[in-house]
Parts: sequence; structure tokens; C-alpha cells
Amino acid sequence: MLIKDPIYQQLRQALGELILKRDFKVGDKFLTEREISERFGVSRTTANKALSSLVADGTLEFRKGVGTFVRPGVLDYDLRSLVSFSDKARSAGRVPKTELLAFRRLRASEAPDPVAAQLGAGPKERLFFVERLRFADDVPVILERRYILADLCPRLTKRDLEGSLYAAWTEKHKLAITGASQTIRAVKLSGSDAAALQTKPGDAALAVLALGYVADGKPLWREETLYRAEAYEFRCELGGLHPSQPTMGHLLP
Amino acid sequence: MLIKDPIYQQLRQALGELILKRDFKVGDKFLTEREISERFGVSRTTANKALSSLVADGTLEFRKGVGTFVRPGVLDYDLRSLVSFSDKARSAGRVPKTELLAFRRLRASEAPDPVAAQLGAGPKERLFFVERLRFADDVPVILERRYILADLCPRLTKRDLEGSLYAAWTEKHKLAITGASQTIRAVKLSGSDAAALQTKPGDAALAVLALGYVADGKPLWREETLYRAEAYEFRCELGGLHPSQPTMGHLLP
DNA sequence: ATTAGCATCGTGGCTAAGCCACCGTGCTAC
DNA sequence: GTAGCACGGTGGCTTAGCCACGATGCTAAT
Repeated sequence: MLIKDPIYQQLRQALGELILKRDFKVGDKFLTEREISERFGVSRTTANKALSSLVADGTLEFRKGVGTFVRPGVLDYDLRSLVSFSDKARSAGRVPKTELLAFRRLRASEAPDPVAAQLGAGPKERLFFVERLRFADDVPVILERRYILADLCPRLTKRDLEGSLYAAWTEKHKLAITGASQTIRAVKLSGSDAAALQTKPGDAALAVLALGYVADGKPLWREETLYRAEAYEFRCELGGLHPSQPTMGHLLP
Repeated sequence: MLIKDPIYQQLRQALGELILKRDFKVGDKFLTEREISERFGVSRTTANKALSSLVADGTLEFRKGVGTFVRPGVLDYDLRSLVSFSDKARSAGRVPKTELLAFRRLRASEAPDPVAAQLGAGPKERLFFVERLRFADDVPVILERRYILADLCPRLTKRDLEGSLYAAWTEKHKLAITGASQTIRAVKLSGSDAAALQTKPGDAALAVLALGYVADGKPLWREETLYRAEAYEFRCELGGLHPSQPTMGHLLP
């Protein structure tokens, strides 16, 4: 980039990083306009402009006469529900259950082909492999297989994997999960996958390939997930002059 | 809303509507800060704040020393590619073809059950029904069935339907398409659908139920679309401190 | 006639200084 | 104990003004 960004965009970025780095947690009171103006050597107007833009995309929230606060935020919320099946199930009035099918360490070179490349891992890098089956009201709905860079969260335990991976990452390992990408396809279930999901081989299923990222766009995990066709759907909204909702999975009745 | 929005948010909304109403088209020079400040009776600072927020979500673009311009925009671009299969196919290096299987008028009461309700149509309201099969390099990839409120685009012709519906709506009928929602599921193809798509019954396919909206959130169309599993996928990005990309379909090689 | 260079003007970028409405807090007076 | 008030800090918004940038069109040199 030869062209220098305008000051308020640089400022916006700097402030955004303060939040990503968890210097300010969700719910915290953020810097005031007057503080920012002093600390960064800009005018209060510019501070306000940068803050406004963070308010606009839901990262912050203004409360007149009080201050600026860090919001749970689209980011946090959606990533949480991307990862947290249990929350989703409970809010749909279902009882979630997780069965851990496999949990082992391996080297990147031992993983299937595209895994190491997509995770940007050298052949000797350590990975976790986790395979979980997730139930809603005792019906198996999701079969998930996930490779995780072990160096980033060395203290993962079996216990973590029966609960929320998301919590283990954010709370135990202080990882700031900043993004994810999903690719959705339709597939016919193979015999073994169908058996795990208690349906027939050849039945249709949604296959989602997802990559999760921490700060700096560094990958943290890669997962391939199978969703039983009659039990799950993805929804997304486009357009309006408002930021669009990301695609989210929903449990079907 | 008892609580009055701050001025700059009201202003932002007002400006946004100018664009939605197509008072300013894509590529046009927008109002200058000084014009806005005069026309709306606000300060230039506030005008800038409102504009900045529209720049932030990609609706406008600043060019220093020149002015503010209406961008092709996430909105326009994504909705276009939601609707325009041909563009997508061509940019994937494939040759698109469209075969019109059916085109007829009917009353809302004659349509399948959820259609009228989702379109908000009374039983006597006129609808178009359009069924199209879309090819990439002479391979059938998409089977689409669409109900359209006829009152909003009475002059649709068979010719329009062999090309771009999107163009017929926006150019011929001056409709501003402002949003859409998609729901993605996996299904097994029925015999007749499989025949149309030249695959075997029971094969997996992506089924997308979509609703499209014009200004004021009024529905314009409802479509059910089947995508051949090996030929199509949907991708979406979450997170970052930037607005997330909506889910978009992609042709597979 | 063509073109290189320059002056001008309108644009957004940014600052400075200041008033206001709003909110929480803590004190005061009942 | 509590109702009420005064105060200080916050974001909301304005006014006034300078600056850098980019387009435009003129002017002067070729």
C-alpha cells in the first residue's frame, strides 16, 4: 500500500486491535473520546469518527452521557454459535449431548492431504484430531472431524472436548477467534458416516468444510462436518443497507 | 421508537434511502458534504460522519479532492450474483445457457401452499411462475422454480426469462432490489428432478429456498432451486472487524 | 496547432474550541 | 432513611478555518 490511509482509518484499526487483543473485554468501558484524542494525538472529532465507525459495525456501543462500551458483537456472537452447537440446540428447545469418538495427537504430515496446507502447518507440526458426534434430544445430528494446531492450545483435554471447544480456546488459552470461513456442499453419506448418524448410506447430508482463524489471520482449526439433511439447514440474509447476517446453521424441528 | 435516534443516524438513513430509491445510481457522484450540510441543516462535520458510515459499509466511496461516489456495493454486486447465474458461470470460465421449461400466469390461490403467505399475496393476486434449467458448458447444473408477484413487473416477457431476470427487474421495471434471504438444505433428488438435471434419482442436491425483496421489505419473488451436488457449493466468511461476506454460490470445476 | 506547465477552485481530511443534553454519583436537607 | 438536587464526566453537534489533493481550463512555449 503506497497510499497512506486517512488518519481515522488508521485510528479505527488501532482501536479495533485493542479489542481483538482483549485489552478491553466484552462489556468493558472503552476509551473516551477525550482520552483517545490525547493518547493518539488526534482531535476529538476524529476520535469520534473512528469510534462511530466501530459502533456502526457493532463492535462498540455508545451510551450517551456514560461512555463507549465493547459489545458482545456480531463477531463474538456468530463465531460462538458457529462453534457452539450446545447453545444452538438449547435455544431451539432441544437437549444437546456430545459424544467424543476420537481424540489424538499427530504430526501434520500424518493428516490427510489438504489439512496441513490449509492450516499452513509444516510437516512436523503437532496437531490434535478430534471427532465428535453431536445429538439433539438423543438423535445424532452432526458428525464433526476437526484438526487443530496443537501449539496454539497445548492444554486441551478430553474434558474440554466434551463441553465447549470455544470456551477452552477463549478462556483457557486466551485465543481471540477472529473469523471463520465455511463452504457448504451436498453429499451422499458413506456407509460408516451413515451408521454414525443412524441413517442409511446414500442419504443426503450437508457437508461443511470450515476453517477458523485467530488474530493476524492465522488458522487455528480445520473441520469437516456432516449434518443430517432433515435435521439441519443454513440460512443467510443479503442486502439492505445494513451489514448482512452471516450464514448460520439452524436445527430443524 | 420512543427514543430519538442521533441526528447522524437519521441522516445516514435518509442518505441511504436516496441511494435505494435510485436517485443516485451506481457510479454517480453523490452529494458533497457542503451540499448535505446545507440541504439537511446539519454541520459539515455531521454530514461527514454520516457519509463515513456509508463508506464504511461499502455503499459509498470517498475520493479525496473529487467527491463521494456510489459504489457497485456489496448489495448490488451480491444480489446480482445471487440472481445472475450467467455472470457467475462466465466468470468461472464456463459457457452459460438457460432453458425455459415453463412460464405461466396464475392466481396466488392456485400456487402451492406456502407461496402466497411468504409473498404476502392475497388469494386473487396475480403471480408469474417460471421454471428454468441452467447449464454450464451444456451440463445442467441448476433447476429453478420461481413465483413472482406479477403486479410489480407486469411487462415480463418470455424473452426476459431467457436472459437475465435481474436486468428485467432493475432496468425495465425500475425495481430496486434491496435484499434476499436464502435457506440451504440437502435433499435427495426425486425422479423427475433428477431427470431434468440428468443425474440419478436419490442423488444428493442442494435445495435453496430464497425470497427476494424490493424497497420497504416488500417481497418480489420466491424461488426453490436445486443445485447438482458435485457442481455447486456455497461459501461464506465470518468475522474479522470487517463486514462479513454474504453466502455466495460457486460453480465447481 | 499542439502541448507542457501553471493557477484556480472545489473536494474531503482534520483541527480547535465550545455549548448542550444526558447520565450517574454523592451530598444535602428533610 | 430517603427524596431531591448539584456536579462532573460523557457523547452529540456546531462553527470556523486551514490543508492536501485532484480536476479543469487557461496560458505560454514549442
